[in-house]
Parts: sequence; C-alpha cells; structure tokens
Amino acid sequence: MIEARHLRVFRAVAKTGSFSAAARRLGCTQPAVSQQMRALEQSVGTPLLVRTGREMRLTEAGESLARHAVGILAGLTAAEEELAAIAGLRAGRVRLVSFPSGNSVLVPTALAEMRAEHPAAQISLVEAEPPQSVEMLRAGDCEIALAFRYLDMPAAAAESAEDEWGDLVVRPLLTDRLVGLFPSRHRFAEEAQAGRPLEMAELAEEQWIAGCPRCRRHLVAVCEGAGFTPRIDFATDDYPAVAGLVGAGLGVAMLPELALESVHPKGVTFAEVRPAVRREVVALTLPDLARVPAVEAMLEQLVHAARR
Amino acid sequence: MIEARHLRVFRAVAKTGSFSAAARRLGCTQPAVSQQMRALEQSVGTPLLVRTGREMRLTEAGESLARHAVGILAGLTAAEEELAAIAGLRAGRVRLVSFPSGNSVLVPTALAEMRAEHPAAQISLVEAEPPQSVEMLRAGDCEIALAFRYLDMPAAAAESAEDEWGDLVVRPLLTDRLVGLFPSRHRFAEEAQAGRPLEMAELAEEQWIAGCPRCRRHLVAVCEGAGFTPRIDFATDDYPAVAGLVGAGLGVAMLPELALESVHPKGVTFAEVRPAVRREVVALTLPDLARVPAVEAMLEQLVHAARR
DNA sequence: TGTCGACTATAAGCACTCCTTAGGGTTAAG
DNA sequence: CTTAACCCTAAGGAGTGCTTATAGTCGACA
Repeated sequence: MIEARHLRVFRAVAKTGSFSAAARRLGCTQPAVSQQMRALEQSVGTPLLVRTGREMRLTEAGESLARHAVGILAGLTAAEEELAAIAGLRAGRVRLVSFPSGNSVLVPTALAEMRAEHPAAQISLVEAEPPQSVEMLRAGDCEIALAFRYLDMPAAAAESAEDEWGDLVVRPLLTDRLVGLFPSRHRFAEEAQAGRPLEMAELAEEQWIAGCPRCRRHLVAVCEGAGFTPRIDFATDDYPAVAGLVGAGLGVAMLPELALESVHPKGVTFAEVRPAVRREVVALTLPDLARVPAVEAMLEQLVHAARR
Repeated sequence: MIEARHLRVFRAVAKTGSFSAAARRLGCTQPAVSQQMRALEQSVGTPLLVRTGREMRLTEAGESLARHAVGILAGLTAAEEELAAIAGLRAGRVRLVSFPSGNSVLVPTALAEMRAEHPAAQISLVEAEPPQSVEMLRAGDCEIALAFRYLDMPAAAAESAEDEWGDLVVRPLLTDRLVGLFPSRHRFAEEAQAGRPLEMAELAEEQWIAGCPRCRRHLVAVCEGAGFTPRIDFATDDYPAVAGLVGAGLGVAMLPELALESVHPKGVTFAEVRPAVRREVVALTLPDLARVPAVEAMLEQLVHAARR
C-alpha cells in the first residue's frame, strides 16, 4: 500500500535529486527521508532510485511512480483545499427550512448578515411547518430546521414535552407571545384598545379562525384549558389570510407576534389575552452538523438576528 | 495532511454506510474504523459524516471528499499496478550495452531466452566498447553493460586491476582464450594445424593486425611481456575485418574465441599461443539496479546463455 | 413493554511506525 | 591533505494504530 506521505517524500527527492535537500524542503532530517524511501521501495517491491555517489537518478519504476505521483498529489491537495474552503467558510452550503411566520423578518435578516460575513456560503431556504421540517432534518434534506413549541401549556398536553426534539441540537432563538385578533367592530375591541387584557374564558362563544394544523391543535388545547371548546370556522396556514378574515369580521384569532410583524391588516385590533400563551422559536440541527462551520455560522446569525 | 489510509477507510464507510460493514470489508475491527474516521475529520477540520442512529450520511464536505477520493484512489491503484507489473516482470525495460564480439552469440541467445520467459519486458541493445559502456552505465544511459578484462596479465599492467569496476556489481559470464590467427600460407600455419602451440616470442618479427584500442593496448602489453614490441600495421574494431585481413596475408592477429564463433574466414588458420592469454567477459550493473527485477532476470539469462 | 441484536463510542494495552540524535564511510572540492 | 557535503546505520523515545473489552443507543420483534 502506497501512502501519501511516501509520495510526498518521493516527490521531494525526485525534484531535488538529493535526500538532504529533500529533508530540508520537507522540514525534517535526512535519515527520516532515507527511511521513508526505503519503506516505499520495500512496499512497491522494486528499487526506485539509483544511488550513484554524486547524483540520485530514478529507475524505470521510479519514473513511473513520479508520473503517477503528480496526479495523485494534485488530487490530494485539491481535496485538501476544497475541504479547507468549506471549513474556513470560503465555501459551504446550508439548507435552511423555516416555517412561514419565521420567514417574514427573522430569516431574512439572518440571511442578510450571513451573506455579508461569508459571501461565499450558499444558503438555500425551503418553507415547511415544524413536524415536517424536523422530518426533513432527520432525513438529511436540510442542515437547519426552524421550529417552535408552545410554552405555558396545560400539563395534559404531552405533545410539546421535553423530548419532542429528541437528540437534536436545540438553539433557542426567541419567545414571542400570542396575541388576540378582533374585528375592530367587535364588542371587546374598545376595551382592548384601552389596554385591558382579555380572559380566555370570555371568548367561549366566539367564532375562531385557526392557523396551521399544529396551531389549531394548540388553540383547542388552550381553550379547553380555559373551560370551553372553540368553534373553529376557518383554518389556513396563511397568516395574512387569517388577519384578513378577522378584519372582515368573520371571527377572532390568536397569532404569534412574530407573524404579525410584517402584517398590518385593516379593521383588526390586537389584544393581550390571559392566561398568557407564549411560543418558543428554536433552530434545530443534528449534533454532527452543529460542528460544520457553515452551519455553525448560520446558527450564530440566527440567534443574533433574533435579538433584533 | 490527508493520508491514503484515511481515504481507503473513508471510501469503505461512504460505500457501505456503516462503520461495522466498512470494518468487515477492510478486514479490521470497528473501533479501528471509528478512530481513523475521527482522525480524518480532525485533520480536515470539519465533520464528514452525520451519524443519525439508523443510517450514516455524508455532509457536504464528505460528499466533496468522496468525489476527490475516487480519482485519488484510482491513481494510487494505477500506480501500484504499474509498479507491480514492473516488479513482476510483466513490464519493465532493460537497456543493454554490449561490445561487438559479445553481440554475435552470447547476447542474441540471452535475448531470445529473455523474450521467451518474459515477453512483456522491453530490451534494448546498444553497441559500445568497454570504457565507454561503463561510462554509459554510470551516466544512467543503460542498466547493464557487458565488458571484459584480460586475465594472466603481467603484473605491470595496472589497467585491469581489481578496482577497475570500482563499486559496480560484476557478474562473470565466461572466460575465453585468445587464439592466434595466421594466413594459411604462413610458415607457422602447418605446425598450428598439427596442434603445436606457438610461443609468443616466436612472433616478434610478424606484422600485426589489432582490434579495438583496448585490445591493441593489451596486445602490446602481452608482446612486451614476451620481450618484443609488436609491429602493428592495421587496427580495426571490426572482427570479421581483422580475420579478412589475416586471410589476405597482411599479417597475424590474436582474437578472442568468442569473436570467432560466427566468423569463418577463408585462408585463416587458428593456433593456440603460449603463454595462454584469457579474457573474462562480465556483465556490469549498479548495485541498486541489480535489484530491479527486469535487470535481475536479464543478468540471469546472460549467465545462463554463457554456459552455452 | 421488554428483550434481543446490531451499531457506535470509549478505554486500556500492546506492537509498530516514525523521527530524532549520534557516528561512520565515501566523494568532490579547496 | 583537509574540508564539506552526502549517504548509511544504529539506538532511543514519542506517537500512531490496532486490538480486546465495555458501555450506551437505537430499532425490531414478540
């Protein structure tokens, strides 16, 4: 088995024509070169060099190996340089999966900063809701998945338990509150405008507009924690659409702050609800991927962007 | 520095998708693979694999390295195969330098046997007289040089001293006698025909026809050892020409037996001369080259052919 | 749900490799 | 004849790599 170290030494010897010169070039002592060459000759089974007092010549086998060594060592250094580029963030790819409400503000600013600091990194972005995004992460279809979980849940809700993410690396980004959305003509709108928090229990008779399936399940759980089952008339994972429906007077809704940052619907009044419900937004990745430089840097930009 | 061993292990892991399977394929234990991969990841500075319980996937850096590894390992095995071919005499080149009288019988039969045993070996033949052939050997222009030296020389002749070949490898092939050549009409021809050996001293008054410069010097030394200085009228290194000149009655000569094997001149009578003069034909090579398989085999064929 | 089988990571021990220093022999130049 | 440069060999110490043994984890199957 020819080893790369052998070839590096052999090339130096072939180029300089001397063991001592090769040793100087390689930064080691001459006996080291001598031993390496002997080992190489033994491993290939035939002499490679002719020691003739004054000069050092190659045998036919030596010429042959020298020819091959050029390509092999070129390939090795090319590989090393490419990997060094990835490790040094002069290259590298990160596939990011995010849920829609994260895409509005958080992800764009993080991407902008990433682009500014590491222009060569290639970032791709795909939209997917949490259950699916984690699946993609485990399947190797992305490096980072943005997800969220609801805090302050009734103890009965086992869905958002501690080990929902299992062995994934969890980087908390931010926690945002859920706020209530009412049509401006709604009977609670004026009180909300005045700053009075609404009790969930007061909303037992309202018609509800829900978000994505997961958000919908969460809404049901929260309402049942407050003692009633919500009447859900519409459900869509398009947040602006939810706000639009509320503005049209078709019902009330509860959306995370983050989703509303870039939404300014007409005829909608926001209200704080009690008991407070918070949502934690996190970035997820696999333990090994967390050590990939490009992934590491992207995570860093995400937590930075989350601090506004 | 990426080492070849790393790449071999990495390729096995990438192909099988498992450390254990790679270990089985490589014929070692699983911890060995585990350690090698960790060392490789550390040396390139970024993770190459994603361990996700069930399966083993490559990171971007891993994919990159896998791409490069194909070419690098292909180059390595190509080099190993080519060197193995040279070492196994399925390839290999031997450049042989011989003097003219060796080319007539000895070298052709040796080449024929070499061709028969190792058809793939490429043998080239160049003609040169001993002083020059040794020079070519030292200059790297050939692998084997055929040469000769005279035995039974007067002690004064230091030229053919022990260290004429210095540190070269000397393989004795054969020793042939020098025989006298006389025109058949010569006064000694009849006695020679009867088998009476001629004394050198009897030839003091003859006209001589000499061979190559070296042979000529030797002739002078031998004659002076016998008490006279030869009168040399012609000198040529073409042995058939020497014999032809003798046959034409232009003088006497002394040629090695070997040179006469393929020469059957008309009008020439051979005679044994006293004191007997012998010539030793040897094959020379450099110590390192003596271990090159093709050179080794060619030397073997030469000594074999020398035994008729 | 519990157990079994397969996989990986880690630790300790041992052999081997590799590099160094030290010393000797040879060759070419001053 | 001396010097300098080169190569080889030998011996010692540091490091690498492999092995066995052990623990932990995941998925399958009853």
